[in-house]
Amino acid sequence: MHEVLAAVLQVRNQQLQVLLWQRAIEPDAGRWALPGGRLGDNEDVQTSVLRQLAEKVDVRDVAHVEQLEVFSAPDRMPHRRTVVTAFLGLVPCVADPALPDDTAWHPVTDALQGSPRTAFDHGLIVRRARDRLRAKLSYTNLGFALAPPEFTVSSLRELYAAALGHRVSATNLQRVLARRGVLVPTGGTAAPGPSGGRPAALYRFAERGMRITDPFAVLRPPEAHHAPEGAVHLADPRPAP
Amino acid sequence: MHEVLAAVLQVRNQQLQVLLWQRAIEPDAGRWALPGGRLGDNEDVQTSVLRQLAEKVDVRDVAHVEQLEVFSAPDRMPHRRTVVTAFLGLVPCVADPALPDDTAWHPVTDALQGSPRTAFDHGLIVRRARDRLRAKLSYTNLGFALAPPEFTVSSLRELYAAALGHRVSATNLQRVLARRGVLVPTGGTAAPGPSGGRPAALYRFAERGMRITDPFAVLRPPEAHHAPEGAVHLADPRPAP
DNA sequence: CCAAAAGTGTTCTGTTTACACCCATGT
DNA sequence: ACATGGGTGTAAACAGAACACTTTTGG
Repeated sequence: MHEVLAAVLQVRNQQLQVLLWQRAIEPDAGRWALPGGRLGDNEDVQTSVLRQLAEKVDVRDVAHVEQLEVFSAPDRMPHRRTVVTAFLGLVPCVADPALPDDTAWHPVTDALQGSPRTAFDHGLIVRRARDRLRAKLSYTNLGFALAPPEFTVSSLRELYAAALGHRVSATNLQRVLARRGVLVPTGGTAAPGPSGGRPAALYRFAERGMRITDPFAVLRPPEAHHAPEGAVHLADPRPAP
Repeated sequence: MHEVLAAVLQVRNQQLQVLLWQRAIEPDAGRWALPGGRLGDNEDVQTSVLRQLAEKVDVRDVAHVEQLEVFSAPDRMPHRRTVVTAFLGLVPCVADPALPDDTAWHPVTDALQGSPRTAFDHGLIVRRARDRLRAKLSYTNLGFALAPPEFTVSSLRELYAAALGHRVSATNLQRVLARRGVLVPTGGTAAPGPSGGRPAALYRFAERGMRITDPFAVLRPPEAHHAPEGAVHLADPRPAP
């Protein structure tokens, strides 16, 4: 039996959250599980997981999907041998899709500490998804999948801080992403808050698809210092990290 | 039907080579395929691929194995729907396991250009394996899986050059790996060649398991400059970023 | 003494962080 | 004016590439 499932992550309310649904039947009734289901006969795993997510989240809201890892321990589900291909899915913070009654967003840190008890090995999968996102935020343009179409640097800073779990300097975030050609100013500005302050410039991500922006520092080909952005494949679709 | 297979890579004769076996029966008879087979009922995918490799390569020779990706296009094999979990396997250059008659090493560059025609989607899998190896050589200690227990810096330079596909400076390779604590001098020296030259110092890798040695440069937590080696999870077992 | 190979010292450059300072707006 | 945020300038720290130079061997 082959299944697919996804850890769908979104930054909401300054926290990185994951989409879970509460199981109604045994095994693991009452526990919270990642959305997914059986692989169909005429679809590959990525098509399948997007189809299944359409039942929980509007597929158009999912800005990025990538394979995480196969989980296949013979006893990972008690009733039946099930091999699952796990995916990472990312939803921009502005999307707020309607959800079924048994489905809700939960802070990732809570889920990892057992606050909503997770089913089977889904806690481990959530951890892998979070770690992958954190790594890729550092060396790809993956932020585009968390951010709205237009944003200020300070709002982007909050997204990165929530996903990474530590403070991020707006000054340096702007410079790094700008020099890499990831961020493009739209020319517009955001109105200041009620307490005043200079209006913030609006930016957008230069590309929609994932791209590696920070070619690994060492062991480059000689005399390739000014080479065009390296297109190193790492984990998958593009991939990973 | 779930299968596992592995792109087993080794540097032999200054070239990165991959282990392939020639199919005797249809479909794709005569073409060269990656070793693997059916997932058993009581094993996970990694256990399974190591078991299957034992038929082709002595398992003790495989120094590192990690999950690459699931390939699941419905038509990837013509006769039967098959989902496969692909692995990357690495064998130290000193190992020379006995092989069955239908099995042989082939240069990766040749296989990617169709010199030995590859079966199904195995050419793509070989490319993904090579790309993963190249990326990880730059930011992990993965060289340990290609190198012998003891080696000189110039022989290590040749391994890296073969795997990366470009020249590598022995001077800088030594410095980078030494500063990261990856390389440890054994105290011994290698005898010079017939044409003389200063005897080379012998080194070994400090650790057997894979470790990330080059935490991604940007978006680190503030004031973490001298932090201990980052333990960022990227792709898999560790894996992967 | 010379050639060959290994190893070290030094400089240069690019990247990132840290921090000071200037800018634009509301009250 | 002044407080509040936004944005820029600049210096310091670090890592890697390139290259010259020294060391140690065999002929």
